[in-house]
Amino acid sequence: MRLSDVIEEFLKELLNEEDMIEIKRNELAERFNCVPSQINYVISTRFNPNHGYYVESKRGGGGNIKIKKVNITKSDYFMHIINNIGDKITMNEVNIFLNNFLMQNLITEEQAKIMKIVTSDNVLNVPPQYKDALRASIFKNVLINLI
Amino acid sequence: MRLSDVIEEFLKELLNEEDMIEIKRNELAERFNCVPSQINYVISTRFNPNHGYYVESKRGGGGNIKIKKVNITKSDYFMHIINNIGDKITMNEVNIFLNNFLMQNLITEEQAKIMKIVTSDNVLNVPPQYKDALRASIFKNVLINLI
DNA sequence: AATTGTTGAAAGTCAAAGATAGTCAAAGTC
DNA sequence: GACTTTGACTATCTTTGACTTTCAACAATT
Repeated sequence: MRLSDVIEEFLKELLNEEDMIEIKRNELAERFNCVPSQINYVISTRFNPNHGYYVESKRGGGGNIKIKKVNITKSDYFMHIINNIGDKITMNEVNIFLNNFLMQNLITEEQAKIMKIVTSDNVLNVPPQYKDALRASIFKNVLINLI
Repeated sequence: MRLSDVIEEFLKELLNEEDMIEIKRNELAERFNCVPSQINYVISTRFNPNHGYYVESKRGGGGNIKIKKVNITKSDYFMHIINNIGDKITMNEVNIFLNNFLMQNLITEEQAKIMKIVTSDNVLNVPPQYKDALRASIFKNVLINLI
């Protein structure tokens, strides 16, 4: 399993207990034996506002990173996401979304499964230059209908 | 015996033990002393939905290929349909299938709804010449996973 | 007391390097 | 002729590290 996934899981576990957590980037990096900037990578790919999290941080002495779970209604949330997904989206991004939706109980396992299939590179057998736009179209359209 | 057949057999052996296996393309290639892309060849010729398998993969650090076996005994009907859908299928044909499935209570309304969306012409924003093949791929892959 | 450096302790950025997998067409084999 | 094998090239995701920015605390200056 990838380190980024491990760190993501660790943070989500913490977020299961509390709506807001506070971490020290360097401590976390040390715990997982990685460079500090990897924490930034994890946060930016898995905990941005599109994924239902609000992040704020402070540098300097006593600095830290706070991650807050945002709870808005499902339809607002999906609308927000639909509006913020551009014309294209990668498979990885979709999967991160789906995992977050599942975590937050916004969709069922069954729905996630189907969505994963119909947005996967293997299934979308069109020339590569069309894939990300096609995926965005499919993903958004399904989301709209889940509202 | 052809190398591809050997690799196929090897994978099927693994799939006898478990319904889902996870492989590293490069490791496998090394084990069989072939170029990595041969693994792709084997997978695409022997482990597609027509053969009762669903495949997904991820690139990058820690990437892998997952192959899932579908339990055919439970699903002769879908398998039969998958095998009889050619490389292409129109939106109309899909809808007829879906209605039939619903009638026979083989899928839920929810599933039908998503499938209808992800196979509709509007959503599949690729040049027309790709549509029917794309739709066939999506439809088959979802079906195999509904089994 | 208020203001202005100074310093060290965080966190942020970004691009390069690394690690996988995918594609496609040419060459080979039966 | 159909199927298989090979390899060069591409695409995608992760990890790493050098460099930058910001902040808090403290010291020095007025």
